[in-house]
Amino acid sequence: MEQAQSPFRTAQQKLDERDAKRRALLIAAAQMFNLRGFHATSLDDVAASLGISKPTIYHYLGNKEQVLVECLTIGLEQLFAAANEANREPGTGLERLRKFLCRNAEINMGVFGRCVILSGDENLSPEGARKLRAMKRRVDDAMRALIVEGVKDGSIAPVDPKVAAFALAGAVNWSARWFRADGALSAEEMALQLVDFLTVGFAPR
Amino acid sequence: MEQAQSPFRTAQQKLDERDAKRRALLIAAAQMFNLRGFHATSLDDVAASLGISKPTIYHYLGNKEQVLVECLTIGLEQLFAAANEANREPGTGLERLRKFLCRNAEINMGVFGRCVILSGDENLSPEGARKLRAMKRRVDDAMRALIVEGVKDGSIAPVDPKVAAFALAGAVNWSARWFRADGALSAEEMALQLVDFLTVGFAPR
DNA sequence: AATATTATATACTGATGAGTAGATTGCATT
DNA sequence: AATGCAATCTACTCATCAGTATATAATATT
Repeated sequence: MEQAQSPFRTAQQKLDERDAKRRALLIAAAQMFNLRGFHATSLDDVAASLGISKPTIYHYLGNKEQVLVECLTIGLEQLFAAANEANREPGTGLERLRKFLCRNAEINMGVFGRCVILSGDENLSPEGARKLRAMKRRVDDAMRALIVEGVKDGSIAPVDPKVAAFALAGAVNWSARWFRADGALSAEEMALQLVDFLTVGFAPR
Repeated sequence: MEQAQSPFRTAQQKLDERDAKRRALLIAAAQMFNLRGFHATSLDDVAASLGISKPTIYHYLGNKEQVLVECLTIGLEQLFAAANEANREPGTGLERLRKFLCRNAEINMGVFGRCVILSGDENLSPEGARKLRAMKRRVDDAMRALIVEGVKDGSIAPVDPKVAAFALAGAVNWSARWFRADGALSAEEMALQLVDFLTVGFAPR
């Protein structure tokens, strides 16, 4: 193990490093936003939690709103990915909807997912809010589409897709509020239990 | 209709008037908190929306946190009332749970109910947050108790009360985010649809 | 070697907004 | 009539915090 690693980084390494720093910043910010709320979190505090100073944040990100927008975008992209995954999967509408709901719930228990749920658009500028709403809309549309599909192929009961989507979204989104990573069940286990319950409801069969 | 009403108010009338003003203040504040978030709402703005000045708010309420606390307390008391009502009602656990969920959803579409849902405890001082959590806990306990009862009397399927309560609470709470009073359905109609869906789930029977 | 770029810091500016001091008016009580 | 209290205002103070100006050191480029 002589000469384990050169101390001189290549250009690629430096890009990667920059990206890692950016990402660490976003994670720290999202965690604090989730804990205290956007307006109650100062960038000074975020910087301090990483042992750096505020201007360094501005070196990596444009302004406070952009910090939030990036966090939300990451979370929403995870949700898009979940929707695509569910759509590529074989199986009935029911099976794919369940898959999507599960992933959705899991994501909402993570840092960026929680940020998407906990931060309404009231923290954004009009343009930011518009873009955010459009992205959320896409996720909602994906959910409704899966429901419609399932109703068509008979694997899902004939429900109103709009009402069903609101109810299901609420159930999986709410986990952003109560789920604790240090609890008895992991995020995946919890998500599955939630979806199992939602699938059959609480009336006995 | 000579001498329709004396312009001199009685002591009682004055107390009532004071209370009405206090209440109008809380409604205006809650609406603004719901729209923009607690930290993004200044008391100057709340006052302006009523055509008064900020010190007048301080004449009726102690400070900004107390304004929020009062709004939350009103919302939570509505929820307690709903729980008591459901408990006094005759019928199976299923029927009473459904009743409670319905009222709960309706409340969450109103001003103070929305305030309870939209404002996490991150806006409160440690003591305020503790009291608020205790009250929320009582509502949650009431829901779980109803579920347990229903499972016992066989009117509800053998579900995990904790998971079920989280899922159901999420579904009815989420309406605070999406429900628009100017939509096609009224709050009561919407609530019933939501609860009907949750009762049977989306898997076909 | 000289110059540019990147990453970081300290120390400021300017706005916003919670909360207060003190004045004013009008009604109520003695 | 005199005094006190309720309701309201204008005009402040003080703290916080987003965002910036500017300095410095290290690394990269020519």
